[in-house]
Amino acid sequence: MKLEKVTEQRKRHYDDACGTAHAMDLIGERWAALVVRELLFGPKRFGELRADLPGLSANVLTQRLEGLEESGILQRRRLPPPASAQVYELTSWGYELEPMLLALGRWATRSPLHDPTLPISPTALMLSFKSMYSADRAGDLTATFVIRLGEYSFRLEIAGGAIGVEKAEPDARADAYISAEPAALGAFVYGGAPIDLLAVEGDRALVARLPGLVPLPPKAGS
Amino acid sequence: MKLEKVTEQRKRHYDDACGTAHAMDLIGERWAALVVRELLFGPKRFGELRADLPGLSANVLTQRLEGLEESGILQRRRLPPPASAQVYELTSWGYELEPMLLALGRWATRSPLHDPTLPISPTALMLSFKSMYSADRAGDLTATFVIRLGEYSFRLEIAGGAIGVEKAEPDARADAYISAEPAALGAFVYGGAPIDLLAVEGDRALVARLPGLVPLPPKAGS
DNA sequence: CGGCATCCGGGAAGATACTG
DNA sequence: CAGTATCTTCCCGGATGCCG
Repeated sequence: MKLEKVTEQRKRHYDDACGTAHAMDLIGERWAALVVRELLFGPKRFGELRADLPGLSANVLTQRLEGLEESGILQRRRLPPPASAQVYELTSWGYELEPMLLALGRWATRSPLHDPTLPISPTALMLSFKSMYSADRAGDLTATFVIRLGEYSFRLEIAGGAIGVEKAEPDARADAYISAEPAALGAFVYGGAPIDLLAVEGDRALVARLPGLVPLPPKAGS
Repeated sequence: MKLEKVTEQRKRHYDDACGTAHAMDLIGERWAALVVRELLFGPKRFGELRADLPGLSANVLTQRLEGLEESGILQRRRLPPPASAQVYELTSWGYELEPMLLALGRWATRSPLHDPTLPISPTALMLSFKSMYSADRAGDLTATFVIRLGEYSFRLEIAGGAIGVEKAEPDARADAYISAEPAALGAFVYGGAPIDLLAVEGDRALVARLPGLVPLPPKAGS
């Protein structure tokens, strides 16, 4: 413990009352927004975050978690004794970032420089379904998928024109089940790859409709 | 000119197909989002950007403008010969960032750490009106303001429940005129400062209603 | 293993001065 | 006015090691 630097000039910040500037103070540091993204489906442990964000080193992750906690965007929480582990969880205010991060993601996807062949995390892929979902394309479809991506499983539900995605048990009830690597599922949904490369159970025709439900937005013209 | 480093590994980037990650590649660098913010009401010259973003040094501004141009978010444009000056202007895709930057600003304003007493640029203040505007509060009010903030003048129009803000001539027609420093107008609208500190012409009662039209959102509770 | 501290190299940011 | 050149400072990213 060191008490030096009582002055502690709160890092580098924009000296600006503008809300947008403050937003960049809060989540504009490198990796900060992606840490928030990874927590949007629920709490995670340090090691999970590290595994889901390759390229982010442990010391920087520590710094970001400290900063985001001080900002009130997330909390560290200790799980009940049986599995006494520490997890990081967004606060309700932190969860409110979801629509903005999704909108930014949808906007950035239209960049000519965007490369969809790069690796993608399970969380990011499931969030992309929420941001690309087209209610028009879905019509009055009602369907439930369970999607298993590595260690994580999600339940994707389409009903009443709306889409919902949440963490789920791998064996939760659903009309169709997909097991795949994130990259493979991304290639199928967004890249036109054949369905044969996925492990599908249940209603295969429903899975075949999935790419049509989440069309990529058109690229930005000059 | 130096041609070394043909490899040119496109700066630092997140190696991630996620749209949100790409968005942070595009506008997550320091000052980038604020440069975009300053251009949301129209093109500006290098010196104007520099004046409106105190703390941003010339060399960094040059780098950001280069990066944002390569990304297709803005263009440099040369004005017709009479006033042969170069300006920077958002592309239509760049302008689409407005609702996201406003939403982030509104969200960040609810941070316990947000300090509204810091300096604010004319553009940022006028944008804040768009993001804080409450149609409920406005009811069926119809009103037009001309707001003069230093070198810039804006026209703020409320009609049919909607708000519109745009650059305007200082003597454009309006129901009421306000001339002030950005900080003074901010203190009146958001800080409860008395109207006497503003230079007002025209319908003074209309100006008195302004703070009620743009209520600050409640702070985030834990 | 999870979390955090420390050291180091490279590179971006910030301040200042300079040039067309 | 519109940038460029240079120098310093600090952040980022990787490696290592300590401690619970």
